[in-house]
Amino acid sequence: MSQNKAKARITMQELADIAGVTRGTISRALSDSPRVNEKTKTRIRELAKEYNYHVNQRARNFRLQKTGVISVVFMLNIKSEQHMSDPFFLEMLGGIADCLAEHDLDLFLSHAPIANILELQDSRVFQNSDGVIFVGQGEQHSELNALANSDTPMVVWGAEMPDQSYCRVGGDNAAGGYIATNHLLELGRRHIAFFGDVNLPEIALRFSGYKKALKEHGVKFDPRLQIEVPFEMERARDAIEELLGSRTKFDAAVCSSDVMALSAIATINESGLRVPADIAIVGYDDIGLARYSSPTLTTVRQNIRWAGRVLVESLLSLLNGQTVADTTLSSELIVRQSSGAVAAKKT
Amino acid sequence: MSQNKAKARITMQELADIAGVTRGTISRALSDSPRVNEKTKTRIRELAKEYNYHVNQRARNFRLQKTGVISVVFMLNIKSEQHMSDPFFLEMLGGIADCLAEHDLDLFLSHAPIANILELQDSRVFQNSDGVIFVGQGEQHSELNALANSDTPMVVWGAEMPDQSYCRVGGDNAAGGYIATNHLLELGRRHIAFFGDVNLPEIALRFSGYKKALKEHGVKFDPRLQIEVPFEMERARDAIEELLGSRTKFDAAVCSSDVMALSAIATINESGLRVPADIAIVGYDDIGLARYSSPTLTTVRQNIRWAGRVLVESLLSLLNGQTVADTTLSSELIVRQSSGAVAAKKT
DNA sequence: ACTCAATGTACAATCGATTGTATCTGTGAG
DNA sequence: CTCACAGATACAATCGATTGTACATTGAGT
Repeated sequence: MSQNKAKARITMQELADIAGVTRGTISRALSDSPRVNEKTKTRIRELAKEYNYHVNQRARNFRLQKTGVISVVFMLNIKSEQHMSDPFFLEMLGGIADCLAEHDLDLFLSHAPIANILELQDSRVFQNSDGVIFVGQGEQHSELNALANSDTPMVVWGAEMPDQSYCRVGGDNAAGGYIATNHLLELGRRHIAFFGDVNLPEIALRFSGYKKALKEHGVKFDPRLQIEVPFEMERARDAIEELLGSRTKFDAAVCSSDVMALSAIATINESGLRVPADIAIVGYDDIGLARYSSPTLTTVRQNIRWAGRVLVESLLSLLNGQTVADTTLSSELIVRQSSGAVAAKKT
Repeated sequence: MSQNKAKARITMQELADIAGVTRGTISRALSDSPRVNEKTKTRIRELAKEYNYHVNQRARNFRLQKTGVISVVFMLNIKSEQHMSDPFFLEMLGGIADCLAEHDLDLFLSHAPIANILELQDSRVFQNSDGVIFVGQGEQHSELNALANSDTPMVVWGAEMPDQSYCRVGGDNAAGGYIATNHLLELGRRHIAFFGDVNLPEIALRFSGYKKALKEHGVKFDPRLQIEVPFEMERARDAIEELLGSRTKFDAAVCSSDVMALSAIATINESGLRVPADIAIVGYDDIGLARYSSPTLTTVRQNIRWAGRVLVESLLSLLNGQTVADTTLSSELIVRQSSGAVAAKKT
């Protein structure tokens, strides 16, 4: 490995002195401006390599008033105990990161003060990036609306809201809730629970789809079967155990996430009941694990990775000053073992 | 919501003009310097709020030559098809993010050009942050060594290497491989496969522990049982299916990750064999899902979240100019159903 | 009243790059 | 030989904050 002449970082001025030109020429040479002679460019590029010169990004960002960074904020719901390590978020993050990489943008992941996202305005989330992607709305729809009026472009993954002034990308939650429930009804289940926090906009829409399906099948909605199950596995388990221990009987459940569904399956198994024989389960999202769990998970697919791409592309359009319409991605039911529709292979 | 006087962002100079003082005083007042009168401070803070003034972070970072940001690079192994969405990475990320948040630092997640991490020197990973955390070494140990000599502090999660010049934090891989194998041997298994890519430093150490355990029990190592299983679920499945279809029989497997183990269980189940009756499985990491899968997963626990904290704390010490010793976290076997040691509750 | 501290503010250099404008150099035409 | 012109490079303002140093104000002590 060849030793670099200068180990310490040198400045553009120093390189200019070495090359016998001015900073301006160095800057233009390195950014391949047509105003610099081709020979000069090559010479400067070689000198830069030789002296181990790198453009100081901090100075550059400052000068250009931009960063090349996109912030991502996961609106983890505190009450629902949602974690960053939720596979849904992670897959979304993967889609976002991949797409950003293609556009040569970097990703800034914030430890958001979820309590009040307006505080983000002072933080690096807004100041250190060219745009912000919010994943989820939490219960801060109006705050998001307020932020949308700041000068940093943003897009939001979530549910369609009546008075929303930000650009939204999301799944078709009402349809998702409907097809999940409908599937269970068609399998003959009649006591179908709904697991999730209906205070969250997306879940509320799915819940409406759930009720619509029940109604169409002439099944009366039983409020005791709507349980505010947290997203976090351990806590979900507690909530489900409580339901299992109660006198309320059910033969199926529509869950708000696949993780919740997996937790439900484990809890139900431990209680001595069987999935799907005694209780059929439908998840939501179709995370990677859904098809590898035992039993495999029937679920409402959201193409999460693609959603990440759509979020990024929408944001980039906004950055270019274009107006961007909302996007609703279609929902699709993936039928696997946990809902009892497919015979288990082993038996 | 009160309307702010100025919607557009104002500069410190402008606020200074409004307040009738100079930039310097504003700067000191907002950073709570003792050199500014308490009354002046309050007055300035109120004016700042009134006129919606926020310190320009870009300018600040530029001036202070620092960022308040830590970069995290996941050394996803391409050959092994490891993804960012691997729960191991995600839990690690969670630990890191939490700990950084406590220190009021932000997190920069890079789409690393894994091909050659030396290129990172030019990128925002090194230039836009005060320090870098590498998770994993891939096969670029020597490049990491080279990077360690740059002026940006860094720490690495991974295996202990002979000539390593960077600060390392990692699990006790040799011990982990040993206890996993030992456990299976004590359960009477004799044809124990090892799933993983031994070109990766950490896996190589576990493999050595595996062989040590075999030796101690007088079991001869069968090279056909060491399979280079990728980390990615789908690909892992292919590799395991191939083994199952071959003439090589085995009654247990030590896996390089829990995801790999879950994939193995699913694949084995589908082939008509049973876990753990026919083939016992031990995972690695103890990710959250390990205890919720069916069957629950016996695994070698690495306290991943804590590891994230240790990485951060080590890096912060380096940032303070201290010298930091390597850390090796202990490994512990968590015995659950998949290895056959615990009777399944349902039977 | 006068000096001396102590306290509070103003001044101005500085960080490292980008970019519009001015200047220089060299060539070909008249 | 001069002039026009184009191409290449130099000059210098600029982005927005931080901070060492110099100056001004105030009050206490004598």
